This record gives sequence, structure tokens and C-alpha cells, in this order.
Amino acid sequence: MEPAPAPQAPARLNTTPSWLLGQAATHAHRLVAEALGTVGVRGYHYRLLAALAEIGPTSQADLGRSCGIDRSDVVAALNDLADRGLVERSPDPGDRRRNVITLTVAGRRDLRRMEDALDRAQDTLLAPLSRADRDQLIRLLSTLVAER
Amino acid sequence: MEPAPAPQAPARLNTTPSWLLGQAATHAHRLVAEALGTVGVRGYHYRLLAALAEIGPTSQADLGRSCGIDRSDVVAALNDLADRGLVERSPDPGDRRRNVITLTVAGRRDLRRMEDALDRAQDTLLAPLSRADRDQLIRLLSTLVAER
DNA sequence: CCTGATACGTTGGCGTGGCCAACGTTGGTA
DNA sequence: TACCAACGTTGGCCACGCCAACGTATCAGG
Repeated sequence: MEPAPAPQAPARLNTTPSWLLGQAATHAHRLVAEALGTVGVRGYHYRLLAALAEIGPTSQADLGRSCGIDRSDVVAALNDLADRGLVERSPDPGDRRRNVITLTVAGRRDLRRMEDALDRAQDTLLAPLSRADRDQLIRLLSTLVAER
Repeated sequence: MEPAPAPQAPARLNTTPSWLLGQAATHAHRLVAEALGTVGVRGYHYRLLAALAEIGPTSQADLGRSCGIDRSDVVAALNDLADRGLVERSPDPGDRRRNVITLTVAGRRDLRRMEDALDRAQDTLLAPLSRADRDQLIRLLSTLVAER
């Protein structure tokens, strides 16, 4: 009657970088989802709002490109955001194929709330690491991502 | 006519640890999926085979627990593996609620092929990092995961 | 012995994130 | 004018993770 026979994954995995990366990312994702959940929003929504705040009113296509979300997924997420009044869709007078997406005041307000919650999530995530270790981690991950 | 207006995500994200973690994990997952794909298998399948090779014949429940896969997902993945003859399901004579899962010879062979492919994927993933940096990364990620 | 809690395998479903194909519309260009 | 490209939109697929429910089987307590 072993108390806890197998705590986690096969030993092979626990030293495999891609596995550790996945586990850490899952953990981080959980914290982030929880944080965004307090504002009633998902990852796509936040990303779009953040991009919008950064680059100003844009077409859906540019918006999607600027944050790595597929055109079709942008549509759905923007529907949610527009329904909640965080964003406004208006036809581009200069190019009738496009919609111009604008961040509303409410959108800017909620974005702030999201970022506050996210900052707290980052702190929770990085809590077990020293300041120097955090910088190291960011450096290493950036290197990996750059090589993508 | 800017050549490439926005290369990637909102600036806010590119320094956010959880975002970098996710990006790196996605990249790693892509490499891993590609590697496992050469053996015609997905993540769940590999994990189960690896766990099975490590702890020997076990019930589905224990198997799932040992590699963090939900019971219901274990069923489906084992169906695939059994259909391909990589694994054998037999009723446990000592406890008729259980199935004993056994790794077949073919299963052990394919597992080897998966691990070879995975080793290559890890090398590709870590290519941009020095030996010391790789160790650092593993250490930092392990710390994060341990705090989960 | 019986009863109730618990574990098992299984089915079916939901949500997130990522991707692709196709369509009709509009723009730009040869 | 014809053609191709980009746009927004619909609809679909996959991987992974998680949960609820069911019928069966086991086991511990009364």
C-alpha cells in the first residue's frame, strides 16, 4: 500500500527540455487564464486588445497578423469584444474590403484591468525564482523563440 | 508601403514570461509533434508507451495517473495503440475491474523509434543554446514546474 | 451478510488554442 | 478588361486538457 506510487511523469520526460517547457507553459497558461477570467476574457481577446492599444485602429487582417492569430479566429474574438462594447467595427471608407477596429473607452479600461491581473499572474509564476534567475529565464526563452 | 509592418506580437507580450514560455513551448511542441509524426503517433501515445516501459504492465488508471493523462483520454489512446498492436489489453484476474496493459515487442520497437526521433527534436530545439545555457534552462524550468 | 463508499473502464461532452479551405466581395494591376 | 490578390466570414479539423455520468466490481463498516 504505497502512499503515492507514481508522483508524476515517466522519468525520461522529467529531464526532457520540451517536456519541461510544456509543463511550465501549461502552469503559466493556467495562471494567465485565471487572471483573464477575472475580467471575463480569453487569451485571444487580450492579445487583440493589447495589439489594438499598441498600433491603433487597424483592419482585422493587420490585427491578426500583428499578434499571430488566424483571420478566422480574429472574426470570432472580435465578435465577442464588439458585443461587449470593448471594440468598434466600422467599414473602412478608403477600402471597402476592410473593417477598421477601434478600441473603445470601455475596452481601454478593461484592458487595464487585464494587465493588472496579468502582472499579478506573472509575479505568482516567477515567485520561486530569484531576480537574476528571472532575467536568465527570459533571456534563454527569447533565444529559443528567436530561432523559431 | 512598409515591407513588414508588424513582425510579431504586441511589445508588451515579448517581455512577458508567460508569453515567452508559451511561444517556446509551442515551438517545442511543433518539433515534437513532427518527430512523433514520423512514427505515426501523438503525444498521448508516446507518454503512455514511455510510462509503460518504465513501470511495467499496469492498469489503465495507474497508467494515466503516472503520466498525467485523464482516464477517459487513456481509453482512446490505448484503443489506438492496441489496434496497432503496440500494446495488449487483458483483464486482470485478480481484480476484474481492471485491464492490465502490456507493452508488446512491436510497441517496444516503436517506442525506441519515437525516442530516437525525440532526441533529434531536442537537439534541434536546443541548437541555439550553449551547453551551459541548456543546463540553466532545464534548472529554471524544473524550479517553475516543481512549484506547480 | 448487507449496505454504502470507492475505484474501474467507458462514453460523451466542453473549452482553448492553432490551423486550413472555401466563398463572395473588393482592389490593384497587367 | 481580365486576372490575381487581399479582405472578412463561415465552417471545419486536430491536439490537449478536463469533467460528468454510467454500469460494473471491490472493499470496509455496521
